[in-house]
Amino acid sequence: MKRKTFGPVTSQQVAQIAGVSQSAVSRTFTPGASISPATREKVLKAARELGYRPNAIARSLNTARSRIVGVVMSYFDNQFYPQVLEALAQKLDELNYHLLLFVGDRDGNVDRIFDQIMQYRVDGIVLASVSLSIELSEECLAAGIPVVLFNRDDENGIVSSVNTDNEAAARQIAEFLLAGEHQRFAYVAGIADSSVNIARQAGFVSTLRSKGVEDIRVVQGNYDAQQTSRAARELFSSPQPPDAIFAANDHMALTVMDIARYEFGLRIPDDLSVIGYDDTGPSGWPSYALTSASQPVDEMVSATVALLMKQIESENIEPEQLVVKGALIVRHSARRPRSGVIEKDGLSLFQPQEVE
Amino acid sequence: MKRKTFGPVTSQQVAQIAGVSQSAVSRTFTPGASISPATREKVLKAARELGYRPNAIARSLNTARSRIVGVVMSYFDNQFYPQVLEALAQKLDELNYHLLLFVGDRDGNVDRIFDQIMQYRVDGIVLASVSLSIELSEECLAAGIPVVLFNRDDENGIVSSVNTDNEAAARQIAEFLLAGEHQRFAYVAGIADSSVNIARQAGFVSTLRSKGVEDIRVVQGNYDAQQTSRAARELFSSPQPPDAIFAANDHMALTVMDIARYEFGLRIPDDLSVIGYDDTGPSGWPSYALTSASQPVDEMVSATVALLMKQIESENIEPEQLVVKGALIVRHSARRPRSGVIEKDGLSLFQPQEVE
DNA sequence: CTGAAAGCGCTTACAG
DNA sequence: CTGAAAGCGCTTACAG
Repeated sequence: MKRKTFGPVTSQQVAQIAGVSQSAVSRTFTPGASISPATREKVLKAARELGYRPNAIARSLNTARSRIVGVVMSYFDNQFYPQVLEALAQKLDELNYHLLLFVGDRDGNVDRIFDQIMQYRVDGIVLASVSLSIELSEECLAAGIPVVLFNRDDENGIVSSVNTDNEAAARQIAEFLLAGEHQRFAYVAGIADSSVNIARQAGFVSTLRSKGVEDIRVVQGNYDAQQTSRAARELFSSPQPPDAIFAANDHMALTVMDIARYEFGLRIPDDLSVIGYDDTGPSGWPSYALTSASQPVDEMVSATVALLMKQIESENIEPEQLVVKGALIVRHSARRPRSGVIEKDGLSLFQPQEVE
Repeated sequence: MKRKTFGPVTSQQVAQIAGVSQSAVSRTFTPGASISPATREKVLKAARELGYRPNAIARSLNTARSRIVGVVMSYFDNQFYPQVLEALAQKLDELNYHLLLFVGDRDGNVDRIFDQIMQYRVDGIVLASVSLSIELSEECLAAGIPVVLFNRDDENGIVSSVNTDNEAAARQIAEFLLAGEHQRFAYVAGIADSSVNIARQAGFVSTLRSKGVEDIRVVQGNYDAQQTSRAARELFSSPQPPDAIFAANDHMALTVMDIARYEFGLRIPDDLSVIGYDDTGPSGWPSYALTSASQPVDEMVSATVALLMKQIESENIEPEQLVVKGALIVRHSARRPRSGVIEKDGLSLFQPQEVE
């Protein structure tokens, strides 16, 4: 078998120059390994000379730990996800883990991607805006690979998840709009069978119903700008258009606002109130000033990474469903109720049941 | 040495069940390898039973090809970059390559990240909004790892790059604003020593100067929303505020627009024209309708991937500086000149020198 | 077409 | 603390 003599420097070459064994080189680059300062110095000197870097791939093969976390993500046009990705990459990096990125098909088919992820023997998997079939969940469990669903629930309870309390937040949004004395409600739904959509829709609609509201329309935005535009036009073209809209995420809420203002000449919040979910970047821009239920990216990501690490290190995968606390951030896209809005850390929040 | 008996299935185990050699298993999963249909079937059957997936890490060690491309990216709040990332991940995936993501420090220090990337023996590197020291460039060259700077130039000419023609586009923007009969100009600069900022500033300022314009202010936005806000306030608070602003990217341009409208009550484009660079998502939203020099993400990414693949496969790293053609997309954030704006594919473009 | 075997670049028990 | 050696899970010349 021919072997090329150039290419990246190996520990063997360093050993030769340093006049020590290859094991000594390895130990020098293994934190906590038993090596004398003198040997260590010799090795480091030779390594520096040759420009040696340990081969992480070879190390992985030995340790059965790749220090790679596979991440599947979609919806990059919804700023929530890039923000999550940035935070994830940074937090993993701090722990000396690395992030192998996969873009999910919008049709939610993860099988092909999954195969790729598994081939790289990742130590953990984060699925953002993707759900996992029972078969694949069980395969991960069997293989000992922790999986965290980010912003999606696992209805089977096999893998872990990190979410905000979608249903509670949606209930609060309904109460906020009711307190603002709105009359005609609409919900712009995300993909119908996504867990967060189900929870948000249920919380919103059930709360309105329980207060005797009958005028509730549901249209499908499906987390897509085009479809949301169409849905919004449909709403605003109807004889009695809604005066209060909750969109299942900010990205759709912003689209609804633009259609309302620029195609139908509606004033926000005078003619129409709009509320979103995520509290992502553009929602805070003055052009929108969107009132929105927050999903605290840093906390959610920290929880995700902590969970992953715990499971990787313990080699014991006990699925956990984590819920991170969000808040209803009140800005100017929705008429404010007379009471219940408080100021905190420079933000306005809706906290009606706050008792002193 | 103890070896655990559980964990991922190995080719050895498949071989045993299938009643063939381990080599036969390997060949079954190596496209183009010499294997009889009968053996192949036996192997596939056993593999299916056991849930076998080839170990990409082990394969990498043999082939000296990880099929991983390292990507360093920052500025996730500027939608241009998430869009680039999504396209990159998708295009690489189509070629059965994978994307290891690193978040660049805003201070542009890539050394620590670089060490990580190299340890994973990536087959190629894409640096978005990051530049590379001569030392590291040469190390990559020596190691035979192709590097593409994305949206940054390599002043040393050691590594490749993919850009639009920043200087030409900036000249065109100056001409557009001159043709619109603006009087007082300002440039909101990105990080002063970033190659794209240098080119955009040079093209803009030199063109204005050559036409006798003296009233040109330059303020630093440094690709940062906070700093851009401050810079914008400074401009609008001055006795003779500008009536035409070119911001080095869309993200800063949008911030400038918000400050102008909501803090200073300026009407756009009546009181003020704003132009950006990137033509990224939010620029097309009706609330902004930003006139902007486009950077065609798909073409730039395709060019990047093609370049990378060529260099990986040829094992010959000849640096190339690619320039992708953009256009000045005319919307409503800047007063239009009387002539020079043409319609094409549903977009308005500025093409003054177009001769029939 | 097939199998035995060497080797990829490391880690890590083992014996000293 | 150190080195020789086995082994991680594959690929691939080699000989048949």
